[in-house]
Amino acid sequence: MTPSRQSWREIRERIHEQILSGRYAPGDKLPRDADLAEEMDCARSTVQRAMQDLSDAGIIERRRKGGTRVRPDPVTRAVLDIPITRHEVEAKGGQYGYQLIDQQTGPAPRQIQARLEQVSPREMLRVEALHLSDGHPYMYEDRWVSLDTSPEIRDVDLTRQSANEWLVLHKPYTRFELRFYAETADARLADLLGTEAGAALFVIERTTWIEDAPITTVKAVTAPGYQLITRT
Amino acid sequence: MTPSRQSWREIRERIHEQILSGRYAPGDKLPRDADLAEEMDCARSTVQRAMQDLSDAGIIERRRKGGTRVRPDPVTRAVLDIPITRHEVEAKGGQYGYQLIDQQTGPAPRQIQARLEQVSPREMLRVEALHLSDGHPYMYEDRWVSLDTSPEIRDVDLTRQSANEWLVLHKPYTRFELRFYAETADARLADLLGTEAGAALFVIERTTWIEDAPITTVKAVTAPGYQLITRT
DNA sequence: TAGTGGTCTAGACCACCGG
DNA sequence: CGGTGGTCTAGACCACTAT
Repeated sequence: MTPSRQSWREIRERIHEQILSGRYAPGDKLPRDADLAEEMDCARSTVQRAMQDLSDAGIIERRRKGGTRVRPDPVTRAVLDIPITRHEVEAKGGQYGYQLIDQQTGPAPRQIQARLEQVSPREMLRVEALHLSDGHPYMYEDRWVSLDTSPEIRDVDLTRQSANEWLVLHKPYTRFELRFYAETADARLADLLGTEAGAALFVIERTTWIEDAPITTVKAVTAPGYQLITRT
Repeated sequence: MTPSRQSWREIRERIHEQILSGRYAPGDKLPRDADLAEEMDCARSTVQRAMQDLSDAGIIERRRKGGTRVRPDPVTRAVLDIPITRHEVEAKGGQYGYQLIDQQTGPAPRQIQARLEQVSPREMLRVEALHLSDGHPYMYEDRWVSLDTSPEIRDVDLTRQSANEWLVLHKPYTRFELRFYAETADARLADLLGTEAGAALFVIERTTWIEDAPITTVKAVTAPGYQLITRT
C-alpha cells in the first residue's frame, strides 16, 4: 500500500492520543517503531521523528533494545530563555540603563569557589552592577569572573558595557547551571533596589563553564515585582 | 567523493565552532544547507539535523527562503522539569507526606478568572493543601480546579491523594503557563510553612488549559530554603 | 548476542516567504 | 515566483543494552 504522506506531527498526535486515551498507561511499553510505522502506514523514520519529539517533551522514554515506554513520572517541561538583561528590559518596553557599582580583583571566597566547582583558590574579578529600566532599579548583579578563562575582561571598560553583555557575546560556554530562589532584602540591597529592608526578592544565580573550567558565576537579584514567566 | 560518515553532532560542532570563532557573527547569514553539506562532505539531511539542534538551542534562526542566520540576541536556554510534588520530595530522599487543609466549591474570584483567561465566572473547586517532606512543611498549594473540564474531581478523595497528582495523571493539557516570583510570608503562611512572618518565599504558579478551556491554576508556595535548579 | 532505537544517505517533493 | 528550509521515503548500517 502506498503511504499517504502523513506528517510526523500527525503521527506524533496519533501516538500521543493513544497515550492520553489510556491505551498505553504510564510505564507501558509501546510497539517498536517498525511496527508502528506499518500500523500507521508511514516510513519508520517518520515514526522516529515523532518519537523524538515526544521524548523531548518528556512524555516517553526510549532505550535501545529496551524499547519505548510511556514515562512513568509525568513532568511539566518548560523551556526557559534567559536573555541578556539589556535585551530583556528593552523587550519589555523599558529604557535600559546600567551602573557599575564596584569592580576589583582578588581571591574568591570559599562559597564562590564551591559554586564554581573550583578546587584551588584563584584570582578573580568581582563586579557589582545595577541594571535599570526607565531609570528605576531593575536588577542588581554580583558577579565573579575567572581571570584564567577570561583574561581579556581586564581590558574591558565595565563602566560602559555590562559584564553580562560582554560575557554572553564573547565567552561561549559548554555547560551552565541556573538556580532560582527567594531572598530577604538587607539594608544595602533594599537601598540599591529602591525598596525596604525585609522585602522578598527573586534571585537568579547562573554559573557557566567551558569544558569544566569556570567562566563566571553571577547572583542576580531582581527588584520587587519581578516575575519569570514561561508560556507554551 | 565518498562521504566519510560523519555524525550530525560533529557537523553541529563544526558549525558551532565557526560561529564561536567569529567567522559568522550574530546576525550573519550562514551558507545554505546544500552548500554546507558539500563543504562538509555529508548529506544535506545531516546538515539539517545539525541545524535543527542549533536552532532548538537558540543559537541560530532559520527561515525558508530567508536562510539561516546567527541569532542576533543570544540567550541562555534551559529546560525545566516540574515533577509531581510527591516525586520531587522522594527524589530528594525525603519521606513524602500530604495534608488537605480545606476544600470547597464556589465562584472563583476575579483574580483567578483572569489567571485562567476565563471570561464568565464559573463554579470551581478550591483546594488548599500542604506537602510535607520527612514531616516538615515542604510546599503549600492553593489551587482552583475547573469543574467544567474536570467534573470527575468531585468524586476524588482529596484527603488521600493530592489534587496535584490526580490532575497530572488524569488531566492532560495542551498548554500551560509557569510563573516564578518571590513573596513575603504573612502570618498564616508562615504558620503553615513553619517559619516567621516576613520570610521570603519562592512561589511557583502554574496554570493549565486544554484547548483554551482552563483546567486548573495553582499557586505553590515553597518552604524557606527551596531552590529550583536546572543543569546542563 | 540479538533486538531495538539512532543515524546516515540519496533523492524527491512540499511550503513558506523574500525579493 | 523562485530560492531555501522542512519533510518524507526506502534502505542500510551502527550502537547501545536488556535478556
